[in-house]
Formats: sequence, C-alpha cells, structure tokens
Amino acid sequence: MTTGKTAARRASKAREMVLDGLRQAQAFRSAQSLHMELRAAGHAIGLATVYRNLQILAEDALVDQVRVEGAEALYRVCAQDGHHHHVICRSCGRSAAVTGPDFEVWADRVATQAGYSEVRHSLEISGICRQCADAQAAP
Amino acid sequence: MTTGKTAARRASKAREMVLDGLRQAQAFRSAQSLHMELRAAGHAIGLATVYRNLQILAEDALVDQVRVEGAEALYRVCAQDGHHHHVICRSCGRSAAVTGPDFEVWADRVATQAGYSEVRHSLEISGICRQCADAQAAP
DNA sequence: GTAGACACGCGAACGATTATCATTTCGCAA
DNA sequence: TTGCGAAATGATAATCGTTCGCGTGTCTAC
Repeated sequence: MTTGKTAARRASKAREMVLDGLRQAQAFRSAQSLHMELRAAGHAIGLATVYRNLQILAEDALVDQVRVEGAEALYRVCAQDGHHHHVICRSCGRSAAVTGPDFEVWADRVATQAGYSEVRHSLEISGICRQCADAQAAP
Repeated sequence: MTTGKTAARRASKAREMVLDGLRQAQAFRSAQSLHMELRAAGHAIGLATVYRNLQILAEDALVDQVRVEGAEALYRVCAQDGHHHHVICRSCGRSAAVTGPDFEVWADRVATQAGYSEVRHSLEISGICRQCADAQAAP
C-alpha cells in the first residue's frame, strides 16, 4: 500500500452488492448481518469479501463506520459529507443524525492545548429508540 | 468502606494487585499487558481474574475504561471527580484529562429529543503527544 | 490471445474477552 | 478460634468479530 500509484480500484460486483445492501437499509448494519442477508438473497458472497469491501468503502468515504462500545462495527451509507454524528439505537440500529455546535472545535482545541497533534475524535451516542422502548415495555 | 448493602464486594488480593499495577503506570494499560506484567512480577494471577477485577473497578468508578477504535480496552486509575474525558496518545498511551463544557448535557438532550432513552455516550479524543511527535520527527 | 493484476470465496487463524468449574479464601458469627 | 456459606480465583475452553492465506476466477492492458 501507499504506492502512490493510482489505486486501480477495479469495478467489482461484490462491492456493488455490499453497497446496495447497505443502501436498502435505513439503519446501521453490521458486516455479519449484511453478509447473511446477501447470502439469503442468493448471492454467493464470502464474509471476508464483505469485510474487505466495507473497509474499502469506508476508506473511500462512501460509508460511515461506527463502533458501539465493544460490539461489532456498524456500517451505513454516508448520507452527507462533512463531519457529523449519530444517535444509534442499540436495539434495532436505527439512527438519527445530530449536529453538535462547537463540539468539534472544542475537542480539537483542548487536545491541541494539551500538546497533542494529529487529533482525532470519535463520539458515539447510543440509546433505545422509541419503537424499541415500546416493544420492550409491552411484551 | 460503606459495607452497608449485601456487601457483594469482598476484599481481594487480586484486585489489590490489579489496582496497584494500574497505579504504577503513567498511561492507559490494556488488560493483557497488565496481566503479563503481574505474571512477570511473580504473581500467579489469572487473565480472567484481571478482566474480572478491571470490570469491577470500572464499575466502582475506581478506574477509567476507554476503547480506542477497534483496539483493546484500556484502563487507568481514575483521577477523581465525576465524568470526564481524556486525550490519549495513540503512540505511547499517555493521556491528559480534559473537561468538557456541557457536553454531557448536550449529548443527553439531543438524544432524548430524537426520541431515544437510556442514552449512553462515549467520547474519545486521541492524538500524538508532543514527545512522540518529536521522536517521530527526528529519529 | 495471453500475461499479470486485482478480486473473489472458502476455511482456518487470530486476538480480545467471557464462561465454566473445581478449588481456595474471605467475612461473619457461633 | 473454628466453621460455614458465599464470593473470588485460576486454568482452560469457548465465543465472537475480524483478518489472513491460498488457490481460483476475472478483468485490463498489451
């Protein structure tokens, strides 16, 4: 990697499928569940391939990748560009976008003040969405 | 201390060791490296026990637990006061505490407004500390 | 048409964490 | 002090998500 040469990202049916499967979902999906669905739909795609392409797509900023505490990584088609965050339902994966006013700036500033460079931040907000909460309350 | 309830927490040599090992570190430690060190120091402690006690200590708010993107969980003795965050050096693990403004409140509010309950959040800020940056710049 | 990349699918490997379980140790009270 | 039951322990197996290795397939460029 880092050859500097054109990435030579070749067209790929598998990548197409992964992206498509992600597009059809309203919520964040895990690599595994996406794989299962694709298999169920009759596509002979390998789990490793799903992971591979998910990574590639995340690299190309075509999908968002988040990690909920200690659980699996979740992916979703990137709605918009620019930095934004989500509230993710821990139960169903549905998410809502939230925008913090000066949060980004603040994070960067305090880290820089502390003497840190190449500052990165990751903010995850999770909860139980109303539908799931209702479903749990009334079994 | 305050053994009022059904004191489900008993004194434990292992927990003492874990806490001690953590105290001696200036930076965040992983469960595994802590275990290795304790073994190297001659203590016959099991890996599972390290994990167990780390969890217990985190529960009791005696240690901070963070998860850097996709890597292992890192632990550190808790400085003190309530909720706070850290900037962690991605290179050496050293960290600095940062205090956010009304970040906690904000996160909770936007999530609640979006209809989410049982809101949890996790904020990680990472960077390269000055020493590591210097070391990298002039090898 | 052929060579060489790149991508694929499969299954095994991997690393972090957790569960299991027989045994030890602690806290409390007799 | 001694005894008892509950909690803690350590070794190991198991789990789970993710990645690697490898032989094969497929597309591009020549």
